[in-house]
Order: sequence, then structure tokens, then C-alpha cells
Amino acid sequence: MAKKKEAKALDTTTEEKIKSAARVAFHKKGYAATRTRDIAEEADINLALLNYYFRSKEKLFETIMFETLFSFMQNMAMVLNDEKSTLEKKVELVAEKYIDLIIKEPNVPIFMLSEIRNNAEGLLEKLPIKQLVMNSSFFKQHQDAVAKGKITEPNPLHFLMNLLSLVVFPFIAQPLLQGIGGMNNKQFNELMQDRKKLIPVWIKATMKAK
Amino acid sequence: MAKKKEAKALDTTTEEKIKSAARVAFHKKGYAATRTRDIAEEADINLALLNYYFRSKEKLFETIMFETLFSFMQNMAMVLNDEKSTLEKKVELVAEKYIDLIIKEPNVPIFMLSEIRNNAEGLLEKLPIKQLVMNSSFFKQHQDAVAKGKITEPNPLHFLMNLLSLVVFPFIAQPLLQGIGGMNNKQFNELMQDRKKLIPVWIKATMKAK
DNA sequence: GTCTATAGGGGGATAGAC
DNA sequence: GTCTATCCCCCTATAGAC
Repeated sequence: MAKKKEAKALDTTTEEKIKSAARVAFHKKGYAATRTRDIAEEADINLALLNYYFRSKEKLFETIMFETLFSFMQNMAMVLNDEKSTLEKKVELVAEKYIDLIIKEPNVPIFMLSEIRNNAEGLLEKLPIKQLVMNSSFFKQHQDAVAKGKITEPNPLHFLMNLLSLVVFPFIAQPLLQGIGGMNNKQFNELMQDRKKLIPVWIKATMKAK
Repeated sequence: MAKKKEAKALDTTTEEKIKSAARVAFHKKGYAATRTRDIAEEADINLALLNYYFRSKEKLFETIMFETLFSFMQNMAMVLNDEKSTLEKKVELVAEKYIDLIIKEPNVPIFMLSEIRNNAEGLLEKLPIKQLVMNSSFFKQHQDAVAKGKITEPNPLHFLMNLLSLVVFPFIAQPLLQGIGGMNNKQFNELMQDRKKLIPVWIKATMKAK
């Protein structure tokens, strides 16, 4: 008793150091292309320690993957289930919050979606993502708006897809878009900042479109 | 002289068999997670032959990657540069054509974008993607429309991003969306079929939004 | 808990016969 | 061109000292 909870400041415990290094590596290169040696080196510990703490590369990956998915869902849930905000406000919040979030961690979306694709059943069945979305205030408000004739397309999945598409896709295609537009990272991020304001306007326009 | 161009029917030459198997494997699992042994087995040839034809896994990958990117760009160029179609018509064509294309090969978008991310400079500098888009009829028509006050947001990159986002992203997030919506593949594809008609309507709505 | 050293296996590539 | 057999490196995981 003395070692376990000492360093909670910035570099944290050994276990946390390993997880931080693993998170960066897995998010950047995915499971297959990441080597445990790189993680150990980046965490500034020995390779054996990694297995001491996490038993195997796969277990370590599962830990990181679960935390990444969980954090994503938690953020999502917070916005979609806020009973006090209108549907329009929720759209604004999703755009603003996720654009900020992804600018900080631009590799997370493609990482998540790639790895989910490799292991679809396994990963998703453990998290109650379906209920989270289908029972959300967001979905109820969408149904109301459809009933009142404020939204023409009745399928809420299209609405959610459109919102996520406009927010997330540009980051997934970032290198391609920078190639097309001749932009550096700073210019690209400025473009994404624009979208915080633009996406809610566009989404609103699609609601009444026919 | 007699072996090289005999089988052009369906299963094609040995080289083509290897490429077909490699294409499927790489598209599905990416470079790192694909084993040359799997490709050889799937192509129904010996592992040594793979190296005889392509010298290395990496060279084989580059071949597949280049062809995939080239095919994508060629399709893009054909639509964006058709001088005879209006901007609205081009939007319709992109939606229709790419949704059909991606339903047939649902792994290609995330494959392309993942691997581009791993090797951004190298892969994109070889293809004239910037000129292709920036000099396209599509971009000129967009500029015209902006000048005539028919489109409020003047940056053509936003326009292109929005179109590609709405078309491509749902496929990238397919397993997640199927999880949320409780859909099987057939139901998902039907939803994508809807979008062929819906996306042009939505895009048109965003043009005039403010 | 942390290290060094090494076992053990998998995967890419090649030698050489046919 | 195509095969079998094999090399050899690299990576994960573990044994065992401290």
C-alpha cells in the first residue's frame, strides 16, 4: 500500500501509462498494425510489463476499444437525452461538441468504425446502443415533429444518418479532402469550425425539403 | 506463346486470380491484417507463385490500391466533368451511381480512406485528384450558381463534402447503424435505395439555406 | 512490480526441382 | 509457370532473477 494510487497527476500509474500509449497506437494504426513493442516503448516500460498488466495484446485492445466506445456513447447519450433542449438545439449541440471532440482526436471515428466492422457482432452486442438511441428524447422529438408535419421524411434513421454524416465524414476523408483542396491541417480545421454553424442550418433545411 | 492470354473468360489468368483474391482480402481486412497465405489459398495457387508474380506483399498491395483509387477517380471524373448535365443532375448521378457501386462493394470506402490515412502523402501525390476536382465542370457550375445567388455558402468544398458525406458515410457506419436500427443487410440496402432520391432533394434544400 | 533473456509460432520470402 | 520445402526474421508471450 503506497504504490497504487500515488501518481494521479499527469503521467499517472504504470497501468495508465500503458493504456495511454496503447490508446494512441491503436487509434492511429488499428489492431493489426500495432505492435506491443511500440506500445511498451512509448509507455517507457518493458514489454513484459504489458503482459503482466493485461495478459495479452488482445485483452489490452479490448480494454481500449471498450473505453473508446463507451466514451462515445456516453457523450451521445448526454446530448440526445437532454429533456430540456429542443430537437434543433440538440442538432446544434451534436455538431459543436463532436466537431470539437474529433478535432482533438481525429483518428477515433475511422478507428471505431473500422474495428466495429471487423468484429461487428461481438463489440456492439455488449453495449445497449440500440435502446440508447431508440428510446432517446431525440427520437421522441423527431416523431413529434413528423406528426406535426414539421419534418417530411418520417424515418428517424435518415435524420440521424444525415446529422452524423455531415459531422463525422469530413474527418474520415480528411487526407483526401486536404489533397483536393490543397489545405494544411490548420485550414482544414477552420473549415470544420465553419461547419459548427452551417450544419444546423443545413439540417433544418432538409427537414422541410420535399 | 499460348499461356498468357488464353483464359479471359471468367476466372482469367493466374495473375488475375491472385489479384482478385488479393482485392477481396485487402478490401475486407486492410493491409496489415491480410496474410499472403490467405490470398494464395483463396486464389487456389501456391504461396510461392504470389511472390513470383508480384515480388512482395507490398507490391501486390500497391497494385490493388492503385487500381482501386484509379477506378474511383475515373467514375468521379466521368460524372463531374460531363459538360452536358446541370449541377442538379450531377448530384443525382453521384447519388445514384455511388450508392449502387458501394452496395456491390461495401468495404471499399473505408478501405480506401483507412489506407490513405496510413500513407497519405505517398498515395495521393501520384494521382491528379486535385486538378480533377478543381477544374471540373462541377466546380465551375457551382461557382456560377454562387455568383447568381442560387447557393448561399460559397465554398465548393462544403458542397462536395456534404454530397459525399450523405452518400458514403452511411456505408462506413453500416454495422453501427444496423445495430441501432435493428436492421439486416436487406433492410439496410433498402434504406440506401431511398437515399438515391432523397439526397438530391436534401442537397437542393441546403443550397438555398441560410 | 519491474526487468532481462528467451521460448515459441507465424508469416513473408526464396531455393531449387519439375 | 508452378510446386514443395525451408529459411529467417519479427512479434507475442512467458520464465525467472531481482
